[in-house]
Amino acid sequence: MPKVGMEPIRKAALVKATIVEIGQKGSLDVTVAQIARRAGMSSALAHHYFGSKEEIFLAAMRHVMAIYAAEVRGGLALAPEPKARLRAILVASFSPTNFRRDVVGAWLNFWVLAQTVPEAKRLLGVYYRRLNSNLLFALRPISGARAGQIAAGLSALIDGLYLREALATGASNGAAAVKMAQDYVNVQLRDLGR
Amino acid sequence: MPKVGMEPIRKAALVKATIVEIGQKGSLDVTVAQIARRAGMSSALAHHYFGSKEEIFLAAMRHVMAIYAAEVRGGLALAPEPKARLRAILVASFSPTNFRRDVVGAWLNFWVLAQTVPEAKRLLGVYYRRLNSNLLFALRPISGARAGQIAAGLSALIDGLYLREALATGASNGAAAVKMAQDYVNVQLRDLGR
DNA sequence: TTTTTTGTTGATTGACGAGTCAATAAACTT
DNA sequence: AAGTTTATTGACTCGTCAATCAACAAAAAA
Repeated sequence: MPKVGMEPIRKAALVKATIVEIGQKGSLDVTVAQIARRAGMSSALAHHYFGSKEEIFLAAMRHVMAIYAAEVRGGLALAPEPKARLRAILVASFSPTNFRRDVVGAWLNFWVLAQTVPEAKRLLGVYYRRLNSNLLFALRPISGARAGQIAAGLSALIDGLYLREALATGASNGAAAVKMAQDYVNVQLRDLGR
Repeated sequence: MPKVGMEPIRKAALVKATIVEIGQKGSLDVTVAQIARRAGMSSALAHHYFGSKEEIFLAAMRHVMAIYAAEVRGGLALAPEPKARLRAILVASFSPTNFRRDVVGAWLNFWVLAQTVPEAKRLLGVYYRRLNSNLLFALRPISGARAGQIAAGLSALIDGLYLREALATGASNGAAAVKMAQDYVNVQLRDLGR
């Protein structure tokens, strides 16, 4: 019973299913059939809409990054002060939406994907540049020449915390991660006055 | 022309080849045949000695971790002072042996492996506990109650720097990584005197 | 109403790859 | 010398999976 206008719906369902499947399984070794099944359709249809498995992965990756970017923008829009801006970035980074176990698992696997698939690498590059630019914009007014160094450290720390989350066994804890990152910032800023 | 006593030689060759292959290819999607070929033998022989692909991966992982652990021990043995001990850990972590592109690539893939394979997860747990205990031992005398927090941050930062290295395009730069991590420690320690 | 476009799937193809096996041979043991 | 253990591989099995295809159905356009 085909209704028209299914394409975006199907694509969205596949993207969502891909993230869940990769995150849950903890590996890129998910079959198109599994993804399609979770999204409630046949694997043939998945191929029909995306053409290839790789395209499905890339679409999922774009989606994860888009959500994150949107959340950061949202937080930033309400935060005029440098320190509040920093805080907004951290909060978004470890928000319940982005810092969910399966999403983090997906991130880990996308990192791996970026090692082989040029488009994945490109995408990740865009993300890093944006993050860096956001951090610098917030840091420069309050840390001057040290901003670059602090931003680099902070963004590596954020990645590290993500990695830890992907590997952790217990319950997900975004608040602790924010605290850790915020602590890094606080200490660095305090240190500026020698 | 079989000589006797080949087993350890073959196994070592396979382990080495596995790391190179995974690191270079940037993916766990390496075939036993590829690994065996790089190690100069047939895939049948690889199976003969290791039984399964997973065992080969685990052996490679153990090897990477053993090298790292040895290097840390070596550095620590010559460093009695807390600060020197910290430095030794950092230097070993980013030494040319461990911080090589293909090794780091292998690490990234082992992290993924740890998500699915229990033994890989266990191994990684051992590594993290040891690192943490080393950091704490060095930090406690100089940072007291804050030691736990600082150690956690530092080890996440180290992971983050590894991740960055795996994803980076340019030449590998261990010195910069050490500097970054050392900076984190310095700032944290200086902050203790409010 | 015929035609075209869009949605949908079961069945099939074709490739690839882990693991097994039978066979061969050198080296040790008795 | 006969027997056993260790080393080694080419060929094969068996499963899996991405991708394609043929066919069918409903909506939209003509």
